Amino acid sequence: MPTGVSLRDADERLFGAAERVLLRDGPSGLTSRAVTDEAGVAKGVLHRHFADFDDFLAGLVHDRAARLDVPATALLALAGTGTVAGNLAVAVTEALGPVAMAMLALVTFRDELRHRLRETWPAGLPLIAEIVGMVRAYLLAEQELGRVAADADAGMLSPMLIGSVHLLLADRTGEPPVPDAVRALMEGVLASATRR
Amino acid sequence: MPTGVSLRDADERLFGAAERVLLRDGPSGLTSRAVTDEAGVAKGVLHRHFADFDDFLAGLVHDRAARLDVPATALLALAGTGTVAGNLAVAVTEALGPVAMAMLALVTFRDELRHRLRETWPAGLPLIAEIVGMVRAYLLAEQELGRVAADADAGMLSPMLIGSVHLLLADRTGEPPVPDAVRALMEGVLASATRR
Amino acid sequence: MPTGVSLRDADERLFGAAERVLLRDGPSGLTSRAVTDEAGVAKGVLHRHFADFDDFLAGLVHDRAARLDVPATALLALAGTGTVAGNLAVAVTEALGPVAMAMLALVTFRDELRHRLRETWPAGLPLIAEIVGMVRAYLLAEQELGRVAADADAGMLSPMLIGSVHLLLADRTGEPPVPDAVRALMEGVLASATRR
Amino acid sequence: MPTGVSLRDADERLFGAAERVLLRDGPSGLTSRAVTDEAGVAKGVLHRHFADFDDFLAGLVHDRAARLDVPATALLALAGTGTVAGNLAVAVTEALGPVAMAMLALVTFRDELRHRLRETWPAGLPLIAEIVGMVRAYLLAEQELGRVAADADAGMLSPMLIGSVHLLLADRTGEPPVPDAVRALMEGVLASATRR
DNA sequence: ACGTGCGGGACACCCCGTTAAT
DNA sequence: ATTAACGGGGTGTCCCGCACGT
Repeated sequence: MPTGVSLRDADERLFGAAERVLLRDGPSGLTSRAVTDEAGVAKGVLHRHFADFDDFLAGLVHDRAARLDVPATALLALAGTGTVAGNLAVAVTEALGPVAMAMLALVTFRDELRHRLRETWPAGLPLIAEIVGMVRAYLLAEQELGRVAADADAGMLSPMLIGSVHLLLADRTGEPPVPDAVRALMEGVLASATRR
Repeated sequence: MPTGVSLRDADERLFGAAERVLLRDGPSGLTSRAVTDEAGVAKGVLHRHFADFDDFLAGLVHDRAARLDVPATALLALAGTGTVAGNLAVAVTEALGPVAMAMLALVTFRDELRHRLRETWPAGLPLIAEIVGMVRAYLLAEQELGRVAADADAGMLSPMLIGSVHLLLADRTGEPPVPDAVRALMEGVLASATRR
Repeated sequence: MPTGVSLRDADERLFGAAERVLLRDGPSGLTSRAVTDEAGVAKGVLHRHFADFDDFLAGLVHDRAARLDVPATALLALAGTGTVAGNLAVAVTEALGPVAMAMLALVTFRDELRHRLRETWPAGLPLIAEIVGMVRAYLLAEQELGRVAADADAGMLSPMLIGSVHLLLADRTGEPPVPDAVRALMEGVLASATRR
Repeated sequence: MPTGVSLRDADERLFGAAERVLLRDGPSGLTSRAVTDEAGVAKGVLHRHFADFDDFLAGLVHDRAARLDVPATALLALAGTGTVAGNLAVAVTEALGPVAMAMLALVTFRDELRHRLRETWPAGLPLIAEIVGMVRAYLLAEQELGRVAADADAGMLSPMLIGSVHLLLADRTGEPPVPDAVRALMEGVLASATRR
């Protein structure tokens, strides 16, 4: 059965498997065995590509964070179209999907993982920092377009916005998420910011 | 040596021990063994007073949440004194202390615990809901006193405020918390809400 | 299923199980799991009573060696009865049974075990030293009775005798041992020693 | 690529590497990986030349045994020179060097290996049989020269002698071997055999 | 009712012998 | 011939829950 072929995309496969496990079993179900089993890969593969399990998790978070630039640029491209609240609601809901939420739970639960990420992370909570940045960039763009009040403080609005949505999503019970609630929240935040 | 003497305050002792463990070892260190060891109590004691470990954790969260009414009334009593942002900063920083943050990490990590709390909790995230309510009540009181803009939406401001602080505190690395940052955040939120 | 009762004879049960495993699967089959499974005992029991597996093995060898005093005194009691070669053949064959041989293989194979035993063992190979001592004591007793040549050097004959038998038994292939071969060897050795 | 590297050369390299590993790490350190790493060749090379690892080990023992004919003829050539005990001490000490002892530990520990060698080996323990034969031939030669008692039983003395030395060497703790002890043992055995 | 130790399972990490693809 | 994966196993550790004996 051994396939001597190098799994060039071993990282990708393992990351993908880990996300599926997170979706299916939640953060507490994400064990090294669950990952390799889900990936259909030998146990040793994970330890060949990563120093230990926490190292793998750190890589997973990094990978996920890096991939956030795609929705970030997509959101930026939407500046001027649709509605600000709507654009934000869709983008943030997607960025803070179940997988990302599970990863955040993982990071806040596993001290060792958090400390390891601390060493290589610029600042802020791993995934949250990226999403906050994404929102800030978008808000600034809309501000230039005049769709957000000129005196709104994007640097303050962004974490508030993400913090609110994060709490909203953390309250999920497995039921389908409610983008409408997110949109309403966005509108409320923006209303207070765009109020004359 | 078995004493046979009933630990009438077993719950209290276990809860206190659990909080000390959370402070010392973080959420991932909170195991049933750690709790009983810290409490200086036999392992079986926990199992005699609670159906299982998740049941104990649920009780712990409930206990902690119930005790939040003390700072809630204290905060309410401060209405009209000091500054709104200052009062909020102190109260929220204390309410979202390391122990509460660790409990939140626990709840978001342990699916079983979250589902169990779901059944007995009115609504929202266990501890967060109480804190949000506390803030809302205070904001309404200040609104009546005219120290918060009459058109501010306390129902929307409160979760935003707590969401922001939660993210800020979740980013901690063990260093002493920064109440100043919380106060600044409060001021920012309130400023946007009190703007004409 | 858990029986909270302390296994007072945990050591004995584990040692007995280890010997059965050695008989059935040979030295290479003696793993910690095999021992606990064979003993019908939880895995943790072994590690509760011994620091690690090598520590358990050292205890096993010690226990086995300590029990050799029974056949030693029994052999000594036979002095003057039967034939010298016959008495020796029976005693040595029994002392160097399959279990003892497997333990010797274990000791010579596992460097860590050998070094650990080295620290607590008076001198010589763990089990061999005891058996050699047993033979020497018996030969001296027979010498006093005049059934062994007065000028025979028991201190030299004993290791020679055990060395020969050890090699003979090490050559086993699983077939029933041949006490006759041992007896013949004994007679040869004694003949050379009792020759005038 | 036609490298011209002969198959037998690979065997030699692997065998040499295995012996170095045995010297350095003992019998328990002799794994297929350790061999190929030490030889500086790929893992697959071993399995290209041998059916499996036990097959390689069998080949190793065979190779080592076959090379024993050199010291055997050398010892035989010493008949009549020096002292009998001295000649034997040197030859046996060398033949039962650390590598040979480690191989014997390997054979007695690995049941599968022992059974495999059983099928292709004339009789007796793989290396021991050769060494015993070497001693016997030498003793017979000395007997013809009159330096060993005519009524000495070389067929019985040889295994006794090797058995004794084997035990003596098995007791090693890594310290430099003691040829003097071997020589004393030889003298003792021969004395008992040449006694009138 | 408490103190203690076991049951049983899981986990991380590691190593081994082996084989398929490059 | 080289490489890396593979499946299996082993060890030590933990954890939760439980049933004894005190």
